[in-house]
Amino acid sequence: MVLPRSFYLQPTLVVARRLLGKVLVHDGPQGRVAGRIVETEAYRGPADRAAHSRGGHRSSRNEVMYGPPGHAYVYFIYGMHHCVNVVTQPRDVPEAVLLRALEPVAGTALMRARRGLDDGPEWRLCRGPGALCRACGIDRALNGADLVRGPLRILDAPEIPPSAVRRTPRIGVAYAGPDAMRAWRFVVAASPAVSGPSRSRRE
DNA sequence: TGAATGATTTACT
DNA sequence: GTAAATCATTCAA
Repeated sequence: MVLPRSFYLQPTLVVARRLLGKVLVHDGPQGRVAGRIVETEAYRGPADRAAHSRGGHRSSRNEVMYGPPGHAYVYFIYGMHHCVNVVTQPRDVPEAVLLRALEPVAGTALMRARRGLDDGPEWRLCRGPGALCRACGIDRALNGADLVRGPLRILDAPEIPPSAVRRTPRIGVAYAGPDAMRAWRFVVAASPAVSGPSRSRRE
């Protein structure tokens, strides 16, 4: 079952937490790929100095964040990568959740072809926001796509138990200062697919 | 008009 | 550990 639009009207931190375990599906021209979400980050509107909507800034790039909930915000970064977000909150409230990692569950052959990884473990295919988009064939053509009706959807799945979830500061936003370093990143602790420093180094 | 930089990944020392 | 790849967006002038 596809997650209903009301799911995306919950507080953004709640959406980020509850997206763990859900399944992202993309039906593209080359076939279907799907993965279980194991890492997310919340980005919270004008007051969040790490968000593209900081200061209430509005542009052609982040316009989708100001639109209705349950749509995809896809942007291009570092001259070579795409990142995909889920827009939360009603129209004109620019908040979103960045999808950072998936565990592949379908279409792994297509993911390998797109990533150019003929061998190696599956959990590497969608590890990190740029890698995830590459493997799933997500680019700016999907910016603004409706996650409830379109070719890119998120399916419901059982909740991850609290004991399996970790909260950490977000990755790559130190430039935005201490306020941006609150624990707005959510990960399934046991998953090998989560990005960032290895568990052995973290613990 | 021009310069700086980023919600990254990968390879290399 | 550091660096290169590579460009849309942003900000200063």
